[in-house]
Amino acid sequence: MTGEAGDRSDRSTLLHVDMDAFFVSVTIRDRPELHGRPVIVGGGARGVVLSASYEARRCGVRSAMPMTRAWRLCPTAVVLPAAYPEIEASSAAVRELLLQVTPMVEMMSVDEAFVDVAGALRRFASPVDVAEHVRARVHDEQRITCSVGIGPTRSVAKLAGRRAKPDGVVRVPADAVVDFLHPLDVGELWGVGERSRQRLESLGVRTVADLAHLPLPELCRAVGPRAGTHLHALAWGTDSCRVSPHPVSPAGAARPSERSIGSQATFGHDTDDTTLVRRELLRRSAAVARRARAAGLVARTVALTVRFADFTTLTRSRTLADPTDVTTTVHATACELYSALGLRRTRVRLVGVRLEGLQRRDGVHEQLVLGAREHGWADADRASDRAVRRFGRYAVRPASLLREDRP
DNA sequence: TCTGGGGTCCTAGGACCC
DNA sequence: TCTGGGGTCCTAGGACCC
Repeated sequence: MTGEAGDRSDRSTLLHVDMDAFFVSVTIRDRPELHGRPVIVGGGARGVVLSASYEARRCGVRSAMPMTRAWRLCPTAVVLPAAYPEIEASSAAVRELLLQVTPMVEMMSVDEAFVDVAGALRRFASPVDVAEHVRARVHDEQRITCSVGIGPTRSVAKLAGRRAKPDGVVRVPADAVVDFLHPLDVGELWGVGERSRQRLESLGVRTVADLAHLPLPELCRAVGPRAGTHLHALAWGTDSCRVSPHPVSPAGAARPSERSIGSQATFGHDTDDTTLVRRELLRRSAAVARRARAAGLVARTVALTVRFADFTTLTRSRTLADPTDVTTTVHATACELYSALGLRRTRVRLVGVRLEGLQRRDGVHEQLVLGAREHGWADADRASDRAVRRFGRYAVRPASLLREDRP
């Protein structure tokens, strides 16, 4: 499965580079006393596990697990908050390092990337050679480890990478793809979550081989034409092999995708206090509107998310006559959507605001962007943005948030 | 003290237009 | 004039990923 060097005719040139327990590794790399101990990054009384060291995983701790459960499974674990500045710096450095190998780098998140090295094989003996080069540099320069999966398609590379963890390399040559994929549980496929796994199991599909041999029409009837076609391709390892390098902004950061901007927060305690809810909606509205302005975007649609004490969640959205990036407009819309729910004494766990239908601000006429009454508020927003840039994010806050602690 | 916060994409129904 | 079909927009919900 791994490592034959020098085979340049093999189309298996796609690397999936994935940092090992990234949040934990970065957060504790300067704290040697914690090395080898079970460490969990995450927390908050109502939070979940963001990342667990391999020692903590041995107790059964997993990402996205409620902290209460993680604590029960691994009472000796050290729990730390995520060191976001260091995590982001490390992620950017890894990205730079990958770009020195080839421009064909697609960051999927802070801790993983696809890299097509077909064009780099003049300088490297093989894809595995590239992988070892990258791993050595990440280890030497970032003092953390990563694993690399190599395959002819994205999904195969990703699955190979899972086999490589931690701190290893696995390459699946193009002619070994079906033998590699077919014994796997369908739930291991990228895009098959718990619900789809259950649904497929009800069709008698448990392994990828079962899925591959299910007649396509039957599969499409069960999961829809789109998902069916996609799953069929995954099962035969014929999904996309294209890497889309993100355009790079002058600051060097990958430009984030620009489809929506959201902010949500869980209350420390479920609440039925409307004043508290509206105040939180203001905080979320201010956050998303500020991000939109910073990105030069305006939104046509404002969406509200409300999660209740029983964890049921609903969304409501409204498309505005004119796109906006004005905090008060976003907040007013969110509050109207909230009021329209007609809640009385219903305990709320979380609220969130999301901007959708984003467009570039400079592509929209000013009078379409701003109604006459919005101008004053827009000016206030711009003044507030300037103050925040100069004095930090707590420099300017709406009066109703002044004495408030975060939820 | 069960269950975060950032997203993307898909589906499905109804409105509305041609 | 009793009824089609395609396309787009809006809304709500859900699955999934990191």
